[in-house]
Amino acid sequence: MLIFDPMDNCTRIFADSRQINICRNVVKEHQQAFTDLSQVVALAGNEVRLKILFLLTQEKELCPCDLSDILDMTIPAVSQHLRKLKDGGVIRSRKSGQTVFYSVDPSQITLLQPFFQIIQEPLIEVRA
Amino acid sequence: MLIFDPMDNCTRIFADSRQINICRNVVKEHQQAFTDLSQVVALAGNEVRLKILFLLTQEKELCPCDLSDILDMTIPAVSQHLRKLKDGGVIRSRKSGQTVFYSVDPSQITLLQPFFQIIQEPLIEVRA
DNA sequence: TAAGCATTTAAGCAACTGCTTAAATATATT
DNA sequence: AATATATTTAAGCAGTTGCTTAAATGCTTA
Repeated sequence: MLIFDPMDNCTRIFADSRQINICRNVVKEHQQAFTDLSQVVALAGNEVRLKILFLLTQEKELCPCDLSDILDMTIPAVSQHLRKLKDGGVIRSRKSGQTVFYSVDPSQITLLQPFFQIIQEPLIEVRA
Repeated sequence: MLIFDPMDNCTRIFADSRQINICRNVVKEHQQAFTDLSQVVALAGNEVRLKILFLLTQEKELCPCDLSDILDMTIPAVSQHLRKLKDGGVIRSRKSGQTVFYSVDPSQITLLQPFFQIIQEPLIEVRA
């Protein structure tokens, strides 16, 4: 009787077990970078948050209320996105009176720039 | 009696309603680009898929079985990620016998490159 | 054509996401 | 102090995600 074992590797011809091992090591070596980066990229992968990051880049800083107006969303909804971005280290905040101004954390601009170049261009094909 | 209306805009001093309107228009103008881009970025925002994209970039092409070995995951789990990436137009596939080779769609390399530069660098701070 | 291998598909599910509404907090104004 | 304003927090929830396991598909070779 054959028991299902999904971790059984296939016995393909092309497999280069030495190269496979090199890859395993590279992935292991950069494990933390993959975790950190995917977390930031996942934050930017939400349409609302991508817009927020774009707007903060363009306008230097904005408050939750501005963003609520621009994006036509409730303030709590915006605020929760801002919190995630802040927790992820993608944006900063500055308080002035009862207004809180958010801006992109300078250390993240390099990562985000390529996205906004794509946005700004006259719609080059994003999907092949 | 005051009814809760979260869409009520605040009456802040700093608000520049002209500038707010410009922003609204920019967002509306690029709406499709935001939708398309966020979809692709969301795909890359999953740690497993980010690794897959990285590996495909490095190795030119890999089959689900290779990736299963490298990432130490079941083949169905890998296959489901590959399908999402394929559906999103981020990767391509080529069939050779019973083996399917996946590779990054050339049109997406520009977008992905900045990620992998970060991965490859000796861990510059991803989060501030 | 039967058996084996690589891959895909599908059902089931626990965990996560992002919204809504309501209430709380913090600052400003009267 | 009382009221108003800007923001945050929290509970509740519908929808989505990503895994597991099992079964199906598709190609290859005996």
